[in-house]
Amino acid sequence: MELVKIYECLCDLTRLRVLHVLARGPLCVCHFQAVLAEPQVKLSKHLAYLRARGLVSVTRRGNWMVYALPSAPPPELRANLACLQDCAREQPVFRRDLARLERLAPTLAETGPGCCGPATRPPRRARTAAPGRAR
Amino acid sequence: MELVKIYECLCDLTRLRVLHVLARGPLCVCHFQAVLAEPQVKLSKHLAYLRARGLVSVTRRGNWMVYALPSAPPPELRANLACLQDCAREQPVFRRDLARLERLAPTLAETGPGCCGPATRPPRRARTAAPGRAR
DNA sequence: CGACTATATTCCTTTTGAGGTATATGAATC
DNA sequence: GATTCATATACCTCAAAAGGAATATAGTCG
Repeated sequence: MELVKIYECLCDLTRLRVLHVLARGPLCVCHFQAVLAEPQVKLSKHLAYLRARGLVSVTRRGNWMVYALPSAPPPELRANLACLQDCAREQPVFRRDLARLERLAPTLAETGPGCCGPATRPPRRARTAAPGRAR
Repeated sequence: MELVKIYECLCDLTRLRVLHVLARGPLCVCHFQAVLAEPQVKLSKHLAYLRARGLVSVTRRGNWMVYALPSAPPPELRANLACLQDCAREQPVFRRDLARLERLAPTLAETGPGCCGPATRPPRRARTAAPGRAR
């Protein structure tokens, strides 16, 4: 893996945060939304970016896409991810993410990384008029 | 120092090579030209970039600008520079740079990092004697 | 002072990426 | 088969940055 490609992935804060929490275990996009408090599009795009460069892997699980760090990362990646963990330890942004991840932990343990438990799902009110219909 | 800023500096190969050789000791721009085999403008601009972000420091020495790693880098920077050294060990580009640096070593030892010894200088026809003395 | 040297800066073009809005896709469920 | 949910993609705009050519600047030497 090219060293520069790795650093290109690391030079965006959102991606750093993604990789940082992924070290704790696989996550799906809706969990990323909860943990990082960022909009879905933004996360999807950054995850696609990381995926295209081989920094994360994906597996579909029903409706959910579960992202994870590669099972056997090349040494340069391993080294840099370790370094990131080390550097992030002190910084508030990353600590906040971890805190929100912890708060999610029970749900995660219960349902696995591939889905959002019913608790996290919106109320689902009876509906008729749906705005933003496609085509 | 902001983590992302560091990675932004690392995500260009030329800058990586600059930082990598700087770990061996301070260098002036003309030595960078010799070691990295890149045009002056390119190096000057990347050095300015690194300087603006505090990854390198400069001191003028006569006509020469001597660049060096900061004397007391913050922990995040220290960690990442170490990581870079580690990762670069295997890669041909970086090894080549080091080889050219070694070849420059005698000159460096003789004249200090602040000037290009007579050996590296163009022939300088007919002129009066011994040019390029730094102070 | 004037020539020269080492390095910096400006201007230009091209590429890349970030973020947002709107829309598409694929699986599940009724 | 139509809805709904989770996620992805397309399109757009804006900013940054890379590389090259030309030129500027700041020292030094004679």
